[in-house]
Amino acid sequence: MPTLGPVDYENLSNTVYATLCDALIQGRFQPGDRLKIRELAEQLGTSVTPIRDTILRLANDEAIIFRSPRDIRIPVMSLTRYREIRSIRLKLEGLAAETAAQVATKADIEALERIVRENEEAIADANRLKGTELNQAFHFMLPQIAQMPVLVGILRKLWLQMGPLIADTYLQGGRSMIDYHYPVIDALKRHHSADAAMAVADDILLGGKALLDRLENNSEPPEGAQ
Amino acid sequence: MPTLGPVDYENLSNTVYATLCDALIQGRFQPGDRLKIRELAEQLGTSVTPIRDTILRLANDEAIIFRSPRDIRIPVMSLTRYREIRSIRLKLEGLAAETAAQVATKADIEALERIVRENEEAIADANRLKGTELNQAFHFMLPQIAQMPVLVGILRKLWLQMGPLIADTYLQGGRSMIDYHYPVIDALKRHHSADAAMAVADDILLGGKALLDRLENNSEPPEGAQ
DNA sequence: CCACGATATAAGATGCATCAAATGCGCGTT
DNA sequence: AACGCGCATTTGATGCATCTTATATCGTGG
Repeated sequence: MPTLGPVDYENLSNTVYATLCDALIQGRFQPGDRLKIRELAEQLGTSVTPIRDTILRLANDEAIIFRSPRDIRIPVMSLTRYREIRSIRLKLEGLAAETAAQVATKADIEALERIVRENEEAIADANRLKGTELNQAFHFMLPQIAQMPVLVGILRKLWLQMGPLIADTYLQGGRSMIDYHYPVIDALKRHHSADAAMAVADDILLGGKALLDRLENNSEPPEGAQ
Repeated sequence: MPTLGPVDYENLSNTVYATLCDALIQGRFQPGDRLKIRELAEQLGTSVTPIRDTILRLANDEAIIFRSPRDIRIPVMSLTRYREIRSIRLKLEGLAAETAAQVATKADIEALERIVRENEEAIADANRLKGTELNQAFHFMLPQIAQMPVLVGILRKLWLQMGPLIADTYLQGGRSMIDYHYPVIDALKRHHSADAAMAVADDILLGGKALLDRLENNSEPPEGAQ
């Protein structure tokens, strides 16, 4: 990813950060889980320092919280917080889609189509992990096509916060996660900004309905913990 | 302030982070300046650890960059990057204004008016520091009124990136920085979401024109500025 | 039997020593 | 005199020891 470019040096801290981000997005942590620096250090085979660096960065991203000075946890997403994030995503991913529609090249479209195709396969195989990754890849492709690196950074922060929730709910979403991606691609092909923004809005609102349902029914997650 | 609540513990790292954020926003650092951990540690009277924590967090916010593994600098804002940030702010602060217009109480309006009044005084006194702080306070009051803490976090990240630029340009903006705040307050009084969003857009576009001018004219700032 | 408190343990904060690498300066050579 | 190579210094990375404090548990008293 040349867009991330200068941020990523190959030091341990950044590696650990990337690892924990992946773990978060893959749903390896459940909301409410407690994190212990020394424990993670042992698991990842490093000293506590890179872990501490990462924890601090993730806390800055609000992907984890310090419930008390010694109690580091994966936050539980509240309904109001999810709705706020959804409002923000509607604006931001809408902007990305609008801009992308204006500048998308043949190659960009093909990249999107490839992602969706692979996503279909992942769903057919009931591969939750690959499905969530490809869904995310699709959403991040738009600001990348739009050449908006700042936007990518902001969305990364939002997705980190939603990570545990999404990974936990994805399977229940079924095909609704991907059906709304096709109109997005179609709008981009036609270079129609308004349609692109609307299609993304549909995806966020309708495709994300399973997330909202889950939060509204506000229940205890089944222990599929991994 | 229950809105900031859980983030802020009174440990050294967070104090240093707050201090450096302030310094950034107050324009105490110039774009291109190099930061040295040990140097900052000596200036702030701490060990290197809390400084390192802070540097890492600020790098995560993209408020500072690692040009090379040992070369930590305040980034120079490019014209395209500023335009991207402006697009994002239009959407996000627009959203904040829309929402705030729907829920603003008498007390909220009064708080906004107080900020603007103080800002007038600061301008009259040619107090750049107080002026930039109050301008920022006004902009952050909207998402706070709207009760959107996630949005506050995102905007904080954006303002951190703009900090050195704004502080550097504020005086040239003159009254244009504040003139557009009055229509915002007016729209909030009338609980008119669309007008509020439009007023904020005017403020960002017109009030921020000085920033854009500066970037357009200074396409090639000699970094050996001495 | 319950409640309060003290103590022990655990876990993050802080400081610091060491390591590795990048940069800059100086010397030597052409 | 200019360019290039090498060494010294600077500086962030990493690991670790210690310190502080929060929490939990156990014991004692009411």
